[in-house]
Amino acid sequence: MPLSVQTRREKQKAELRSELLDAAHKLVQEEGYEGLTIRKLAKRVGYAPMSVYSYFADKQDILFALAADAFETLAKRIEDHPADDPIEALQVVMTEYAAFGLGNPNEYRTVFMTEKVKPPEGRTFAEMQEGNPLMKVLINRVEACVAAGKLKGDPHAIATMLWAVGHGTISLLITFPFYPFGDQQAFVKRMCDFTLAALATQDVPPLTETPVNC
Amino acid sequence: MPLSVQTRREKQKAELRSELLDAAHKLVQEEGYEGLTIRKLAKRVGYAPMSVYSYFADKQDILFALAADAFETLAKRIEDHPADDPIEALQVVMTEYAAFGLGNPNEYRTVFMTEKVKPPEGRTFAEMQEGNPLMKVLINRVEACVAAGKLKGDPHAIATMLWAVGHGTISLLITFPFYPFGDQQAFVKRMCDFTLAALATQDVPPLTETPVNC
DNA sequence: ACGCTGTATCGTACATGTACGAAAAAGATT
DNA sequence: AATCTTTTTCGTACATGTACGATACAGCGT
Repeated sequence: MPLSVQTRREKQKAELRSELLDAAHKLVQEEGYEGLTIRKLAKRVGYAPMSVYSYFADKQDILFALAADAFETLAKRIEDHPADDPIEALQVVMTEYAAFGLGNPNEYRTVFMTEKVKPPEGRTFAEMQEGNPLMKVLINRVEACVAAGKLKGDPHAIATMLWAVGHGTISLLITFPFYPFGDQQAFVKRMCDFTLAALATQDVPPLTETPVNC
Repeated sequence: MPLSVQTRREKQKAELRSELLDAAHKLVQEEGYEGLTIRKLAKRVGYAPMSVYSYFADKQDILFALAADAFETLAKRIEDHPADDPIEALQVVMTEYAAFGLGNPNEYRTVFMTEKVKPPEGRTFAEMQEGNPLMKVLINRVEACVAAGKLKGDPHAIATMLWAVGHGTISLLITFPFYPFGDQQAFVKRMCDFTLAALATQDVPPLTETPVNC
C-alpha cells in the first residue's frame, strides 16, 4: 500500500520533530538543562527560532518530550528487572523510581513538579496511564501482589497511595537536599518498607468516585 | 538608648523592603501570580526596576517572602486550633496543611516545589526549622504524641515521614488535578489515617546520620 | 501552465528577568 | 566645610520565550 500524500507529510513532520528532539537532547547533554534555548535549538537544526513552534507548542512541550523519553527508558529498565516475589517486584519499582528521580532531577521536575495546563481531552485516567508507562508497570505489579494475596484491596487505590508516598519522598529529597534526611538511599528504603508493611495489614477500599474537582 | 545610625539605616531598609512586599502582595491579589513583574512592582513604589534588587536577590526571593508570610499565618491558625487528643492534634496539622496547599497552590509551589539554590550557611537543620514554622509545630505535636505514648520512636524521624507523605499527597493533587484521586478531601484523609495508623504500630528509629549528600 | 488554497516558515517586535557599571546620595574623616 | 569612601539608586543592555502577521511554498483543480 503506497503512502498517501497526507501520510507522507505527516511522516516528514514527525521526522523533523524527532530531529529537533535529538538536537535538544544533545544540547542538554552538552550545556545542561539551562543551555537549551529555542534560539540555540533552532540554529542547531538550521531553522528560524519561530519555526520550532510548528512542532512544539512551547518550550515546556520540548522538555516534556525529552523527559518522557527518559521515563520510558526507566519503565523498560524496571520491566526487565528480575523479581521472584511480587512484593519484591514492587520494591524494585519504588527503588528504581527513586534512583531515577535522584539521578535525573530535571526530568523528574518537568514531569511531576511543573505547572500543568493540559486539560485532557479524552478519558483522563486512561491518558494518565498511556502518558506514563510507569503507572502501568506499577499497577501491574500491584495487581500481581493482590493476586498473590500479599496485598488486599483495590489495585488502583493501592498504586495511587504508593505513588503519593514515593513522590513525596523523592520530591522532598530533590527540593531539600540539605535537610537532614540522613542517607538518601536509607530514607527511600525506609519509606518504601514502611508503606508496604502498612499496606500488608490493611484492606484498601477503592477511591471515591466523586468527579474530579478543578 | 538611642538608635545607632547603623540601626536606623537598617530599619529604613527593612521598611522599604516591607513596602515592596506589600506592593507585591497587592499586585498578586489584583492581577494574579503572573501579574507580578519586577517592572510593575518598581513602578508601584516609584522606584526604578533595578532598585528592587537592593532589597531582594531576585524575583524568587520576593515570591518566597510572600509565601513565607502565608505559611506563617497557616502555622498560627494551626496552633490556635483546639485539640484534646495528641493524635487529633496531629491530624489537624495534616488537614490544615493540605487545605492550605490546595487553596494556595502558588505559595505551596514556590516554597516546596521550586529549585533551591540556597546553600544554608549555618546549621542546616536549625535553619530548616526557623525557616518553616510549620515544621516546628509538627515536631512539637509529634513529641506530644510520643510523650503520651500514642507514637513510638524518634520525633524528628516521625515528623519527616509525615512530611513526606503529606507533601506527596498534596503536591500530586496540585500537579495532577485531573488524575482520578476521587474526592480530594477524602484522599487526603485516607493518606493521613493510613500513615498515622501505620505509625501507631511501629517504633520509628532515628534517621541515619550520614552527612548530607548533595 | 496557471492561479488558488492551506500550511510551513520565519522576520519583527515585545515583555521579562537581570548583569553591569555609572551616577548620585549618604556617611565618615580630616 | 571639604574631601574621601561606601552604599543606594538606576540607565542601559542583553538573552530569552513567544505573539503576530507576512511570506514562501506545496499540492490541488482548471
